[in-house]
Amino acid sequence: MNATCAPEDHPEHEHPPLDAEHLQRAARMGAAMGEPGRLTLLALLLQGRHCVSELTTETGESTSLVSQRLKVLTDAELLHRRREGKHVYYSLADDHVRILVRNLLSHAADDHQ
Amino acid sequence: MNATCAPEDHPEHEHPPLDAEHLQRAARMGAAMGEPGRLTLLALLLQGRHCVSELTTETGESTSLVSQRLKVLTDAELLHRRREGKHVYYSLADDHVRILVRNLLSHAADDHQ
DNA sequence: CTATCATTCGCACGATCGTTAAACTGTTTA
DNA sequence: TAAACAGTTTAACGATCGTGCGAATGATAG
Repeated sequence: MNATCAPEDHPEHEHPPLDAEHLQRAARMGAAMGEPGRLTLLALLLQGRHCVSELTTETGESTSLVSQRLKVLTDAELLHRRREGKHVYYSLADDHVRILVRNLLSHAADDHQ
Repeated sequence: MNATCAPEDHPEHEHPPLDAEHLQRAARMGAAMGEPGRLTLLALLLQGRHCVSELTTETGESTSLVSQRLKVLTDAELLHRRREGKHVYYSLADDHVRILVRNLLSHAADDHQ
């Protein structure tokens, strides 16, 4: 009758965050990273800040599209934005994000057997 | 006239993977993590393997929905699937994924200054 | 065959992507 | 200062994709 599957697998490991708000934020970050176009921008920004026009020429995409993608990434709190004269420079928000992006890309590069 | 923005920002840092295939795979992983429902499952699996019915009762969602989400996560190579009698047990694919999920959740928990 | 656990299918709804064009912001020139 | 311009952002639209629900289908044990 009782259908519990693995009774010994129920420690109260209160890891970090199972509350809705943090989950929402984490999901937003994941979703932002979850598109090749945006991930390409993140990969480029891994090697330092870039302005929109730079990213435009490096990716071959239209300025509008690049800007839109940067907005999604910024709203997800992955990027930092700074205006400097005519240009707007974007860079990864912090080291935590750097690690996150690096891990995602490097894991995908593995053949993970 | 010439509108190059930051001429000194062009080192050939060939980090890891900017080729389309890896990018695609990384993006798929990101997208899979990019939804609260699926991220909840990943968080639960962070503390050990679970079968579908366990996850169903723990999340309060329908079996169908949980199974669908698990499929997305498995297709993204984030989960490992193992049948054991009537039950199907899911667990995080490897330590790399564990780190990835942990980082994503913990970064979202930070107030990121 | 029946009961249980899990996956898949078809459909409706909403979200997201990329294009085009218009609007906006700050810089330069006169 | 105003006008012209380069760089960036936003709005609107069609097309595509993803989500979640319920019903039908698979798989496994007794």
